Amino acid sequence: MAREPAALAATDGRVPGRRGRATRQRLLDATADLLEGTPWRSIKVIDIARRAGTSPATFYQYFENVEQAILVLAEELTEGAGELAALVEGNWSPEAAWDTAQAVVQQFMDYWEANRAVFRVVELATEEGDLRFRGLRVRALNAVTEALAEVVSGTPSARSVTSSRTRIRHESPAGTDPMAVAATLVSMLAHVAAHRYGFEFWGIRTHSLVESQARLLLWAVTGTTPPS
Amino acid sequence: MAREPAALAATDGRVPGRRGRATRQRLLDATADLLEGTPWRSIKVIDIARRAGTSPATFYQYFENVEQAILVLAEELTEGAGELAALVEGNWSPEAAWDTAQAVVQQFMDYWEANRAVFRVVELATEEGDLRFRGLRVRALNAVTEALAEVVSGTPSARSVTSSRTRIRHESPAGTDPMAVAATLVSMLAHVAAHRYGFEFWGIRTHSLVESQARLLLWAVTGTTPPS
Amino acid sequence: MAREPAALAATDGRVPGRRGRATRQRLLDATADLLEGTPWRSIKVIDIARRAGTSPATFYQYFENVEQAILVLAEELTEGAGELAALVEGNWSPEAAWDTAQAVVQQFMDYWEANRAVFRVVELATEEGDLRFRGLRVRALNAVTEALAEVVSGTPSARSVTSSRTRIRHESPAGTDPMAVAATLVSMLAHVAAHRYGFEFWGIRTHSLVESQARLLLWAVTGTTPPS
Amino acid sequence: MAREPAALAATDGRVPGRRGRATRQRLLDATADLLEGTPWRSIKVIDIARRAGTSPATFYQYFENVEQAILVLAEELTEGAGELAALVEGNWSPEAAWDTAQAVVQQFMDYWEANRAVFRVVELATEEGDLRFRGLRVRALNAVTEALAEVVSGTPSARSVTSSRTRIRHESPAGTDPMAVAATLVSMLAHVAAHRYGFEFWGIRTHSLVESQARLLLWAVTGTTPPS
DNA sequence: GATGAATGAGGTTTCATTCAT
DNA sequence: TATGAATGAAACCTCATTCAT
Repeated sequence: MAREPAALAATDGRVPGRRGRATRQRLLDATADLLEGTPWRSIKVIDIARRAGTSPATFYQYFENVEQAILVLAEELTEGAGELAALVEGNWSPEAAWDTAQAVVQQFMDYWEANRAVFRVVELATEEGDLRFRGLRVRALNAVTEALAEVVSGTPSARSVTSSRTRIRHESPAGTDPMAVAATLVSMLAHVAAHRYGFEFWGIRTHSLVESQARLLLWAVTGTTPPS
Repeated sequence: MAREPAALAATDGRVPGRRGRATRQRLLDATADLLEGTPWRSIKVIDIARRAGTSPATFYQYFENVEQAILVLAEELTEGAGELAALVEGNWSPEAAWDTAQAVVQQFMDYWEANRAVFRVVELATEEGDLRFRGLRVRALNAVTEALAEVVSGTPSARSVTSSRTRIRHESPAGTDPMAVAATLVSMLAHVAAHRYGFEFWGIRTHSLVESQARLLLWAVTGTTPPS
Repeated sequence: MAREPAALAATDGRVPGRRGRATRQRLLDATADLLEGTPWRSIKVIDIARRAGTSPATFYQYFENVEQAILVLAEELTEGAGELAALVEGNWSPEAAWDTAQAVVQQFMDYWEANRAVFRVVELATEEGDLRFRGLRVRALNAVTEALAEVVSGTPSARSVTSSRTRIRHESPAGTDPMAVAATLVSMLAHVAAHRYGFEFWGIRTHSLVESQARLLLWAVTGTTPPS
Repeated sequence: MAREPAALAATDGRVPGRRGRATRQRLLDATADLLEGTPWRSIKVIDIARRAGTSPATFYQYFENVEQAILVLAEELTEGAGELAALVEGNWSPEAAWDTAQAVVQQFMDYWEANRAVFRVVELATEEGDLRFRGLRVRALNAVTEALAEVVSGTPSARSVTSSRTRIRHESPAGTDPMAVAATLVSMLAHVAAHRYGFEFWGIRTHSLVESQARLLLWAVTGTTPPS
């Protein structure tokens, strides 16, 4: 793990020192800030530089263009994903399943919320066919999807630390192909999270959204409804 | 009904004649074409004009800017939505429910597919906070969502032609708030439809996606699984 | 005087009929209106046409460009000038002189006021070296200037109907060259009239401006001050 | 006094260094040059840039638009005005008055001549209602007008260095309101100066114009005619 | 390391102007 | 006569990007 991440190298190949890294970070922060309120394609190098208190020329010492800077930000998405996957692989025993389902939904929404701006870009760029972003998206959601597929199919994940050896293979009530079921569920989670504010605007409370998603999730995994 | 739709008026306020309308349409078609393969923000007036076989100056006789042209395209989304809502309000009797569920999912995907490019813009602009697009999005998905909410709650829609008088009010296994359940389901449908190719790229077949979604939908509405 | 003024002919050489003349006039009126509030160079054919309730194409049937239309308006300046010149050539006898001087100043300001917008263009274009406008300006102010020069020098004008044969040639206290004196006085009148509102803004009342000018004029012509 | 004049700041807010200031000055010079022979509204950024040996993009680093560049040029008008005011406040004793009057007229014309192009714009823009230019105009002519008003009324100016304590308050033969008299005189001076070439074209020699104006000025201030 | 300065490049807009109807 | 429509042409203005300091 001693290798310098490639992304940290400056444009001219040199590895920046302390001061340089600080500047780089300020540029990244500025980019993230702008991302909150500006359509990605409208973010200008000048804006980033100004907000970071530097000049455009400096920006180009660390990034080739705005897209690349955003890509760096997006890399961080992957980090939060592992935690989420672990939760998915948790306890689906009859007594705990309902709590687990709810926790998964809630945490997914939190995860998304914390990275809303970046996710927005990733979603968009992916749909527009950008392969680098698609790759990122896969990596960010892959862990969760696969964990879910395993849980749905009853097959313990090779990577799963907490999985029980005795789990029995079964078919989900939600479909034959576990990956399809998992992908469908993740789609649901992602879309609801993304449009959450739209729904509130529409009069639907977050609490109800969590409930609905958790019930569907619970049913897809265990075929049960929550204990009343 | 004789009034000209405002959207048809040219930039200078005059209502175009036959020739003008034809040009306008060519510009819209060109815009739609470009939308397929180009990130919205990257579409230039020049490109549209060139593809439509006219000059930028002509474009500006009919639209104020690219966004407005796209907005006009997006208006058409609303049209297809009614048909879909009708299907949702269809036959959910035990014998027919599974077929209905599958048909709804399939048609939703087709609907999305037919308007993929426009939907992409609408989704994005909505998330970026553009109110005009958000309004459109609501209008396009509203009919389906509400129909679904009614079906889920067992309440016959006032507008529903096929609804039975004897339908009994019940609670969906997927949640207490019918609108939340419906919104969750529509989210699932929309997101899966939007990312369909991504999933295929991932090795999941469309058939499986339809099945998973239809099962979740069926269960949310009737609390049953398909007959084997 | 039966010849059609060239300016009345349409662009294509035809002499317009009743309906055409009406349109032409509407265009001229619209131009005059716009001139009030818009810098000349900023007046667009489209604006004129819209305000006249026609299309640009129609404008070009009557005028080659905006400048030419304004030129037509400016022609009318000459009309008011004769009246003013007559007043200048009026009664400068000791008893009447002060009244005459005041009347001249007052009427000059009124004349300017009635044609402020057009004068503004004429002044500007003249200074910018436009020969057609300079010609117009000369014609508009020529009558007054020459009348003044005659009065100042005591020489009766050949054209003057009211001048006395017995007027004695003398030198103005304001200078040896009568035309220079007259030009200086007209300059004063023109500039004060043009900047009248600026002066009011500055706290100087129109009444005082009239008085000062009339006194200078009186003195230049008669070498006297008003009776107290 | 160490603060940078705001006008010197570049468009992006930074204060330019040596090189930048040189470029800025070249742009101003080019603007001034063009102003000589081109109607203000017709001056294009492209032209200025070309003449200054730079690109339009560079122009926009220093000025927001052509108008603003001209405004900067016009600021310099104010500088020459002080000298003129000092002259006006000079020696109006019986022996010196005629020389003073002639000197004032002559210097006013020189002052105008040296800034003819800029004055043309200022006059026009003022008449068109542009407040920034009106403000400039006031500042440029204010010193002279006020000095003149003081001299005319016999009141020594507080600022006047050469003024005699014993000067007696009197009323000008040219009117009761000293400011009105002064404004009238300055109007005369300004207008004659502005139209000087027009007058020459008309056969009036500059020498005669100076004489007429000086006589009117002398009379308005002292009530006398020049010694023969 | 940082950044003043400069600028090529390109899309946006606006009009004047022209026809064919 | 009048005018829908179309468009060439030109200026505007904004950026990304690059150097030399």
